[in-house]
Amino acid sequence: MKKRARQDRVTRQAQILETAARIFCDKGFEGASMGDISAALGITKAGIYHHIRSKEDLLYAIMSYGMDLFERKVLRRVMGISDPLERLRATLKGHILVVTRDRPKEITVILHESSVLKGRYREKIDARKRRYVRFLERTFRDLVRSGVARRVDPTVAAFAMLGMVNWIYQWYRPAGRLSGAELADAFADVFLKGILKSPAAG
Amino acid sequence: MKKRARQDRVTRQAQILETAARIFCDKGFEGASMGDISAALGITKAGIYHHIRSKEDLLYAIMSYGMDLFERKVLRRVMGISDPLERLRATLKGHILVVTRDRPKEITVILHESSVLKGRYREKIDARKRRYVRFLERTFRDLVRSGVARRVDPTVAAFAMLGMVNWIYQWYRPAGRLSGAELADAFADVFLKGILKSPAAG
DNA sequence: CCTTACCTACCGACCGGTAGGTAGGCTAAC
DNA sequence: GTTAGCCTACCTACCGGTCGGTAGGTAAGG
Repeated sequence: MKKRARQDRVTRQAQILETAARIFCDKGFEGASMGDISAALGITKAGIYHHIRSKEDLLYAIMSYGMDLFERKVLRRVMGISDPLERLRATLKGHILVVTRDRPKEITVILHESSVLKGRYREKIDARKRRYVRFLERTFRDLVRSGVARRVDPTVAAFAMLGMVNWIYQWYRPAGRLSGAELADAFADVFLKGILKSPAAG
Repeated sequence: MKKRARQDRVTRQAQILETAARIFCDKGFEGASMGDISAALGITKAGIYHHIRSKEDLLYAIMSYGMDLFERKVLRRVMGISDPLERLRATLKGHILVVTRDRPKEITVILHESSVLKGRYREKIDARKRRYVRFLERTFRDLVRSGVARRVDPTVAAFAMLGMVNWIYQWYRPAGRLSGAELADAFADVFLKGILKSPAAG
C-alpha cells in the first residue's frame, strides 16, 4: 500500500479543498455529505478527518482560500492604480474574468453558501468581503469627486456592480455565445455608459 | 381538540407554503428538515404529509407560488406597456419593489434553491424564468431599434439587470439607509444612464 | 357515518464524527 | 547498512442522532 511522503501534505490538503469545493458547488454544503467528498478522493470518510477537524472547518478553509485567490488575482493587482476610472475598469474586468475563465469553485461556494457559516468564521469572511465593498465605494467616490462620474451613490453603485458580477455564476456557461473577455467588455460598457443613448432622459 | 373545517383547506395549504418558505429561506432547503417546518406550524411531521406529497413537492409548490406572485405583481402589469422605455422602467422598479418591500420568501427560495429541483419540476420553473428573460431581451431590442438605447446586446443587458436585481436579497435590509423605492430609483438611474458623466469615454 | 385533519409510533437509510488498529516510509542510533 | 521505533496516512467498525417518509389509529365536524 502506497503512503504519501511528508512533503505531499500541503498538496494533499489542496486536493481535499479542491475536491470538497467541487462537491459543495454541485450539491450545496448541506446537500453534500462527507462520504461524497471522501469517495471522490478515493479514501474513506474517516480518512478525511485525519486532515480536517469538521465539515464546517472544511467550508471555512474553502472560502478562505477563495478569498485569497480573489485578493491575489484581482484586488491586489488593481488597488495600486491611481486613476479611479482605470482602477474601476481593471477591477470590473478582472473580477469578471476570474469568475468566467478560471471559474474557481471556491468563489462559487463563497457566493452561494455564505449564510451557512456561523460565528467567528462567518465574521472573518464577511470582514474580507466588506473590505472589497469599501474599496469599490472609495473608487466610486473618487470618480464622482474627480468629475468623471455622475453624482451616483457610491454604495448603490458598488452593490449594483457586485450584483451584476456575482450573479454571473448562476447563468454563465463557457460553452455559450460569449467568452469571458467579451462578457467583461460588454458588462463594463453597460455599467459605465448605461443603457440609454441620451443622458437627458430622466 | 379543534379540527379545521373543509373550507379552510386552501388557507391551510397557504399557511404551510408560507411557513415552509420562511424556513427554507432561513436554513436552506437541505438544511431545513420537515420536522422544523411541522414544529413551526404546531403540528407533527406526519401531519404535514396529509397536505403534501414530499419535501420536493413542497419546494416546487413554493417556487410555483413565487412565480405566480412575481408574474401577477410585476410581469402582467408591465407587459402591456407599449413604450419600451416606460416598460423597462416599470419592470425594473416593480421587480425591485417586490423584493425590497414585499420581500416574499418564496422569491428568495426561487433565487437561492433553483438548482435543488430536478426533472420536470426544474424544467417548469426554468421555463417560466426564461419567459421573463426573453421579455427583457425583447424590451432591450425594442429600445435599441427605436433609437432610445445604445447598441447594447439585449442578452447582456438582460443579465446585467437581472444580476443587479436578483442579488439584492443577499445584502438589502429594510432597516438600512435606503427604502425600497429609493433603491429602485437609484438602480434605475445607474442602469439606464451608467456611471460616467461623459458618453465619450471608451 | 363518512371525510378531514390530524396523531402516535415507527421504519430503514444516512448523517457527522470517532475509537482504535495498521501498513509503510522516515530517521537516527549503532 | 541494518534495524528499532516513531510518524503519517490511512483503514474498519461503529456511535448516537436525525433524516424523509409511512402505517394505522382517532376525534371532531358535516
